Amino acid sequence: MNSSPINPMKPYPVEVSFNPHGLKVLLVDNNPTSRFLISRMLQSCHYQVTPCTHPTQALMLLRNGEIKFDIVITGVNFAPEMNGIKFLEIIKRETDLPVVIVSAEDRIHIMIKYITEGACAYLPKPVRMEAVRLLWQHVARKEIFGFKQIDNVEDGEPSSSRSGEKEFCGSSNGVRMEDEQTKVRGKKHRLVWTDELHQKFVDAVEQLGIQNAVPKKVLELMNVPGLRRGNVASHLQVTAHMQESFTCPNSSTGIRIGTSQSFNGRTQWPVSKNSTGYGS
DNA sequence: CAGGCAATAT
DNA sequence: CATATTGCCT
Repeated sequence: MNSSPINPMKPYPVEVSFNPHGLKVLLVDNNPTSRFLISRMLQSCHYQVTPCTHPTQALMLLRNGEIKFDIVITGVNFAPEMNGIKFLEIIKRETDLPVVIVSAEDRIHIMIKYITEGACAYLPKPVRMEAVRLLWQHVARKEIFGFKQIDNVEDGEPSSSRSGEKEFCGSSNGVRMEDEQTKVRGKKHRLVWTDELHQKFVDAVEQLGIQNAVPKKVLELMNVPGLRRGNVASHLQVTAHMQESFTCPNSSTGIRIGTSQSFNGRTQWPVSKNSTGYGS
């Protein structure tokens, strides 16, 4: 009597102690009026709102982690340097937060593009109170299913419940953002250590000196958005293992990580240089 | 909490 | 099969 499963067919272990009250919302909108309005609506729904005007601010807030946001609500009209899709990409890459797009643009194909990129909802302006009130659902969904709603079907391999996510095609060095015709092909959820990325890694390790090359430091030095400590730790492990395979144990300080020709020859790392200007 | 390492997963 | 991710232990 107490438990009311979301879906009788699929008993998820969530005893819904979920409480929409006070959910932390990051609101990004550079239109003062719109921002104010939406902010008011959110507040009157008892959400805890943090309004900001530009993606750069938003990213700072998200990355610094001081506030544990539950959901991001964002507009799409930002300065020439940034656009909604691009911003969405970054958020999806760096966080697992549900992202709701708010825009006056209501043409289906545009909306589809956002949804395809991982937005969990698209609210055409003017935003109705009704919609705002129900926003908690997206957070709840994430809580219940553990991760994203995006499900990748690649090569007929259905992604299981908890993985489809991040990564997006990005040219390694020349950041070409196709504004209108972004291709949504080539999603992989595994980080790929391209030569370029590996090089950054090597540089960082060299700078630190192999003895001080711990994941955290290396990560900081590499300064690659979206790269996580675990990634570096893992890579550190792999490269270390490589070294001991064919390096004379005599050289204590000579790191030999970039091997002649033996690393991976792939090229598929989604991080596009500095999409926004995360300078530091 | 962070780092190493081993077990999984893709 | 290679290697990236997760988990466990220190």
